[in-house]
This record gives sequence, C-alpha cells and structure tokens, in this order.
Amino acid sequence: MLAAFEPAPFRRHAESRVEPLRAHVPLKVFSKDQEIFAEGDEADVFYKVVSGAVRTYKLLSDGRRQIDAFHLAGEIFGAEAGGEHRFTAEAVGEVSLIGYRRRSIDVLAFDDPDLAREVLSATMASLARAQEHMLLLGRKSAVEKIASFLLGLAERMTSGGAVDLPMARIDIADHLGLTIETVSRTLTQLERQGVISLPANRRGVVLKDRAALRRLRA
Amino acid sequence: MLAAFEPAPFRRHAESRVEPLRAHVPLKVFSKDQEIFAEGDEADVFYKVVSGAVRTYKLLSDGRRQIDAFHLAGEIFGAEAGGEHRFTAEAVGEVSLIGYRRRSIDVLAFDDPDLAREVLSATMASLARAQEHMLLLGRKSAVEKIASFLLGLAERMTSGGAVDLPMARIDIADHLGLTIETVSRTLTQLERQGVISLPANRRGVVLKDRAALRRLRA
DNA sequence: CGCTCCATTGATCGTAGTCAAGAGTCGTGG
DNA sequence: CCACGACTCTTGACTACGATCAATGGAGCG
Repeated sequence: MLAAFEPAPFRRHAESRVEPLRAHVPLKVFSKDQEIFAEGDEADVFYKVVSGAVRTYKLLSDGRRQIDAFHLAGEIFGAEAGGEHRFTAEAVGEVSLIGYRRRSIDVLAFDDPDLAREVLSATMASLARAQEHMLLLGRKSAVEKIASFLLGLAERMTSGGAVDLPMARIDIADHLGLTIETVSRTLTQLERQGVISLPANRRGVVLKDRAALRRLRA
Repeated sequence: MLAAFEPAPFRRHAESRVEPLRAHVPLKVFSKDQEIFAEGDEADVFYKVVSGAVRTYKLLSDGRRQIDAFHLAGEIFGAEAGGEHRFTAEAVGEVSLIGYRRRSIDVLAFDDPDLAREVLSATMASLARAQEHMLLLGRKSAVEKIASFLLGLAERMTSGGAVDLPMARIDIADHLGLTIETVSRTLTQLERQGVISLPANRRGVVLKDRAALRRLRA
C-alpha cells in the first residue's frame, strides 16, 4: 500500500514556532516520555516536528532497545509503506507536532505536489541518515560514535558552539549501540582532552574544538 | 531535489528471467566485483536487479567498510534524494540489471503512477530494512546476527532449506559488523549444534533447524 | 532539606577482534 | 589428469574494547 498525506484534525492547540506546511494548523502536544504511536499501530497519520525532539525505536523481546533516530524541529517521521508503524515514537521532552493523514501518492502528487515532494524527500533523507548510521553502528569505535553524534547534532541544531542535549544518556547509548557507562566515560574522556566541556546541568555540551572532533569522527 | 524515473537506454543485451517493469527492455550485465556506480557519482539512473546480487556499501577513510544491503532479483537500488549516489554499488557475482532514468516525482506520478508507486514503495521498503538492520548492528550478538542474516536471506530467496550464499565471508562480515573470523567461527558453531550444515563448496548453507535459528535470532 | 533519579567512576569480565598459521577450494597450465 | 599457486576459509592463541556489576556523586524537585 502506497502512502501519502494531507493535514489531519487535531485534539489540542498550541502556538507554532516553526513554519508549518499550512498556516494556522493546530498542533498536537505531547509531554516528556509520552508515546506518540507504537510499533504495530495503524499508520494512518504521520507527523512533522514543530518543537522539541522525538525518538523512534525498536525493541528486542528481552528489552534491548535501538533508537534509530531522533527527530528535531522541521523533520518528518512516521511515513510508512505498509498499513502499520514499524517502530515506536515517543516524546523526548515536551513536543509539539503537526499531523498529516495518509493518501495515495498519485492523488497527492496531483492535489498537492509540494507535500508529495516533501514526503518523498523526507523518506529519502531518512534513508540516507539510516545508511550513515549503519556505518557508525557497524564499524565505528565508541569515541568515533560519540564524536559523530555530537557533530551531527550540532549541525542539525545550527547552534553556535553550545549544543543542547534534549535526551538522557540512556537514549544516546541506545542510539549509538553502547551502554550508558561507556557514553559517560567517553564524554568525560573528551572533556579531559579539552575537546568539549560538560556544564553541571548535564543537558548540554560545548564543542570547544570542532576540528579535533572531526578528526575523531573517522 | 526530488527524483523519480523512466527507463534508460542500455548498452548491452541479455534475456530477462524476471518480469521487468516494461516488457523487452535490454539489460545491463556486470561481472563479479565490477563497480555499478560509486559514492559521489551523479545519480541520474537507478536500477532494478533482474538476476544475481548487488552489494551497496560505504567506506571510512581507513578502509573499514559497511555493506548496508545486498540487493537480490526484483529489488530496486540507487534511487537517491540528491543529485549524487551516497554509496558504492558492486556486482557480487555476475549480475543483470534494468536501469531507469530519474524524473521529478510529480511528472512521474502523472505519466506513470505505477512506477511512481514502485519507487516510493521501494524507498520505504529500503528504509524499513535499514531500521531492522540498525537494531541488528547496534544490539545483537554475533550468533544473533548470523541467525538473523541466514533467515532473512532464506525468506528473500524463497528456497527450500538450502540457501545459496552468493557473497564471500568478508561481505557477510562487513554487512553484519563483524570480522571474517567471527563469521566463520559462528557458522562452524551453528553447524556443530546441528542447526545448519555447510557444504564443501562454501557457497551454500542448508538450514536444518529453522525453529532453532528463529530462537537464536532474538 | 531530603529524596529520587540520573550520571559518573571504579573494578572485573567476556565477547569479539587481532595476529598468525594451516587447510581446503578452485583455476591454470603442463 | 595432476601439480602448482592463489585465494578464501577455518582454527588457534592471545588481546582489548566495551559490557557488566557495584558504589558514589550530584542535580533537581517536592
């Protein structure tokens, strides 16, 4: 079943901080750790992040978790080929989203070619990121993983030096295929080397030496 | 840049063993280890496998390799969001392919909605497989990786018990995030346990106990 | 102020990687 | 048809990176 989309109705309302696909569309708001949809749910709606961050993940039967991606403001997630979602989506912190209803691609391309382009483009961008992430998971060391993660996040957030880390250590670990202890040790090690600094509140990282990080990224 | 596609002209000719998107399209043939396209090449054509297997991979600067996927008969690869390919594609053994030229998605959806559907569907299927593979790379043990790989290959080849392995051990290793030695040891271990058997020619595996493999897959 | 949760740090373990040697397979040519 | 050589795969011994187990530290909230 091919899928494409149109705006869906919403239950909640909040102000928009990011240009939505259509102006003045009401937003869905989710609180920290709230589930947006679960693996296996019917995929009749997909989302675009307006503010906050979303994690999408899969679980093994014994509870091991792999977070395939964090979705930041402006990014689309949850567009599926089949009738159901293939991963679970949760709010990392407080999140506001725009939802779109599925429609077939040829109808969409005729009615709203811009949205059709955006959906295909978002899907291809997700695939590109997934391929890059497979390289990281399969072939990079712990330091290389952390360096890649920090630089990637900094790029997407377009922040000047100080990167906000909306997610906990355990989320970073489950994204990079590491344990929470290894994430912590590696961050400490990078701080000792003077490459980054870790403010006391633990929710941010200052990239002090991007060139060094780029060298460590592999 | 959004992309979609139409049949491209070909240099070589061979008979088709799989239903092509259009009847009687001449095929491109590649010999073992021949490059189909490289990371960074202009992505003006994408391909559908008619026979044989293709590997697509990325490299780190020091030569570490991650094979993100093997593409078997009937599968589409090389459809990119941007203007250039984001990975290298090579023939695993002898391969024959159909090539399609890129066109914009709205033109394609209007002219040939079936092909547009197939491209979006193939992209979403690739993404689904990539997500499954990230779970494998990030969170599974060596035995779990090998068991998952063998079962996945068996499903896609629809073979009865005996699975042909068109790729070398090093390719399997670079796909699963392991070394060639670990792949070899793990296969031997599974053979000793009576779960599989490995014919002398090394190019096949007989799945003797699928239930056991499914249990080991995690 | 004290409780809870998360992060950090330390000590030890284990899985897979590395280094190295040998065996098997296949292709080539006499 | 067999001998040789190249290459891939297997096996063994040892290492190391990250995981696990455990204790402590620190931030944020009620």
